[in-house]
Amino acid sequence: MVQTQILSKNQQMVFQIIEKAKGPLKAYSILNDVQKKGIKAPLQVYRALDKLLELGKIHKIESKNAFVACKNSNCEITKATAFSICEKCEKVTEINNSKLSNYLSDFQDNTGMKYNKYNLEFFGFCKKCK
Amino acid sequence: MVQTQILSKNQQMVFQIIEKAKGPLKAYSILNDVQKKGIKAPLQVYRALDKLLELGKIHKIESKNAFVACKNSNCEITKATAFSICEKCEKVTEINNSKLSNYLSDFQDNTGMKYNKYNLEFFGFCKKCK
DNA sequence: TTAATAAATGTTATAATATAACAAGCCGTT
DNA sequence: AACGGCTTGTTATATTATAACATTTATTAA
Ligand SMILES: [Zn+2]
Ligand SMILES: [Zn+2]
Ligand SMILES: [Zn+2]
Ligand SMILES: [Zn+2]
Repeated sequence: MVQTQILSKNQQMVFQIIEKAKGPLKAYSILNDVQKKGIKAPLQVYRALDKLLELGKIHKIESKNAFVACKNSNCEITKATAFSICEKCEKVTEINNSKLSNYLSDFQDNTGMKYNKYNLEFFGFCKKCK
Repeated sequence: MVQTQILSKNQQMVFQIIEKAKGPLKAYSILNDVQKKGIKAPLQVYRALDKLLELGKIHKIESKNAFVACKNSNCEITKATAFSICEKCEKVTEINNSKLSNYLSDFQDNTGMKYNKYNLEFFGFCKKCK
């Protein structure tokens, strides 16, 4: 059977909110939004978030415990992510730079470890804030 | 006056525990340890952690909400950190690779943003686990 | 079609992580 | 002694995330 990979009802609700947002959203702020539409409990939000992360539709900004929609159709399955984060206005942008991603995906250190995933967060001031 | 930059009592207690640990420690596990030695409340641990982070004596592994001692005397003030994390045994190693750190410190994207800090976390399987 | 299986939902309770607010102590400087 | 800055102590609370269990809905396969 053809896998249409349609999101479930809750997954869709949560995704749409994240997608429309101007910046990263926290789980409980998402919860607050979707409570108008039927979802009652944190767990329902977290389950949707987990699934969306797994699908690579969203990413978690670890330093903020917040979630953004993937703006980068080719970073499947959330294996290689890089973000730029303004420390003043909190603006977050997903970096799409093939040189950087190639460099990091090919990175090898001397510990004999084989990497299959990375997450990079840059901090600074955006054009407006500097 | 000459700033000897000696750690305070609580800061020292917390730092010693993190330094001796084999892996990253969570705040409440640190609390559990130091409760034998007088510290009673989470806040006392978090305050020490904040200070140690600020001094660059420890780093936070954001994906784990856990703390490790800096193994890298030259990464002052926690401005540029990179870690390798084993997804099986949870071993965490601070990466000390000047090519990588130069590459990242010099990185510029097309958004006009000037970066002054980054954190990179690599995931994979260590030598023992792969 | 129907039974089996897997995925998603609903619900209540609770765990784990982190900060607010306020009072008091210590220590070097003036 | 008095001031200022930093550190500590304490209680309460906010924020983030998961456990456990029951039920429902969707997919697969006989
Ligand atoms: Zn992405
Ligand atoms: Zn900004
Ligand atoms: Zn370091
Ligand atoms: Zn390992």
